[in-house]
Amino acid sequence: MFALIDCNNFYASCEEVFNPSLSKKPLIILSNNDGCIIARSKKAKELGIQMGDPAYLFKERVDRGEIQMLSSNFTLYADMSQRVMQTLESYSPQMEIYSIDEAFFELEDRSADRLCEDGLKIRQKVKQWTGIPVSIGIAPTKTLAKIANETAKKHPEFSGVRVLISQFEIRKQLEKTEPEDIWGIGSALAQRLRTGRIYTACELIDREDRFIQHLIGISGYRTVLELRGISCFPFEEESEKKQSIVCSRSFGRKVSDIRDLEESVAAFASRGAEKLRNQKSRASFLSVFIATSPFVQPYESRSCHIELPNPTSFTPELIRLAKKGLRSIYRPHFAYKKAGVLLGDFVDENSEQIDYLTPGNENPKKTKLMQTIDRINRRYGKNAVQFAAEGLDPSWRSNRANASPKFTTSWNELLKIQDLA
DNA sequence: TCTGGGGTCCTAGGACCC
DNA sequence: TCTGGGGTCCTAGGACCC
Repeated sequence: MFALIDCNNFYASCEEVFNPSLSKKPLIILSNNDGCIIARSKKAKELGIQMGDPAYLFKERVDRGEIQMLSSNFTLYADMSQRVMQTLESYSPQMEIYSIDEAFFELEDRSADRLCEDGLKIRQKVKQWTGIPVSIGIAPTKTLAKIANETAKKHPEFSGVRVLISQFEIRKQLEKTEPEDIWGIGSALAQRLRTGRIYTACELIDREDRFIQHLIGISGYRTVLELRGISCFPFEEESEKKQSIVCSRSFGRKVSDIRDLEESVAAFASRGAEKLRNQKSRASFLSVFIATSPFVQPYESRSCHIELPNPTSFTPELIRLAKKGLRSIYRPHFAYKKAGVLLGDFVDENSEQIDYLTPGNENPKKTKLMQTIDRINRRYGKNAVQFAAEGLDPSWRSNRANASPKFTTSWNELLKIQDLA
């Protein structure tokens, strides 16, 4: 049995924990650069506001006070996520953290009533300890647990916990489930299914194996097996290391000057190197990309790929290569809107294969330097120490006009119960 | 004027091998 | 006129997820 615990309207809920008055009106949370909507409270969803809608469409209604709008505050969301996960861990350390707001449990096969009872207890505890409402779906496979969870969220009569075990109930539910609402079926595959005259999950599981595989590939076929109750996506407890790391941002304004772009890719390389060291990896390649706005013609987007003779996580080296790569793809007179750095092909810090012909990078002094910088920044906050190449107060930085305080991670931004001033 | 960021897996086609 | 069969590895692009 799998249980999927999923936070309701997670980012919006995080904001409401610290500012309950936000729950009175629809609330939307914006992406980086205040570009588009990435989270909505229940009331905002009821207005029909879609994930990914551009923010400017709602500016008037925000000005009129009908809708509340916040920039994203990922520092807060990440911390709240940790609290939720820790609470869940107190039930069972065997847990798969699937995303910032979701986790799977593996459960023993017990009666539906007992499973439901346990679910309600977990839900109650998370709410009490963190203030975050969650929904729980329990079923024989992950894909079915996802569907159970969705229905728990949608229909209040389940009180936030739905157990989907009996063949009869599963089938009844699948008759009401559209292909797009199945985990792993997106708009493209759903369209393909429609060409095969499949309009519900139930019609999908009743089709021939060969036909399904031909239509939507091996991944789609696995999803169908899961819907039939055959588990194909195993429980994955240990969080594995990332295989690639991307750091990229849209700029707050259009950028044409190569010096600004250099600062930005230096900053992204630096952030990437930090993440790399965090998971004790070194990168064997780095790519850099820059792009103009995809909504304005002509669209210009270029990237380059640089192999590293010796895998490294040493920031100055990665900055140097990022800037070198940038210069090879930069073309003047374009209004760039976005840049990024991708690191990949990782090797473990401790099992490095050294190039016979090139002198190694990782002398102990460099390693020590990076460790020290990381320690200072962990203790005194992001960018307490940084590289000059990243620019001090850069003008290309993303917009973030309406962010809530870092209530839980910064002494200067603690929640004020009453303003004594 | 204004439209995010960070990932994973699969597949088809090209290059190559015997 | 007639030009094999079977395989691996790599990569770019597509599709998906949150």
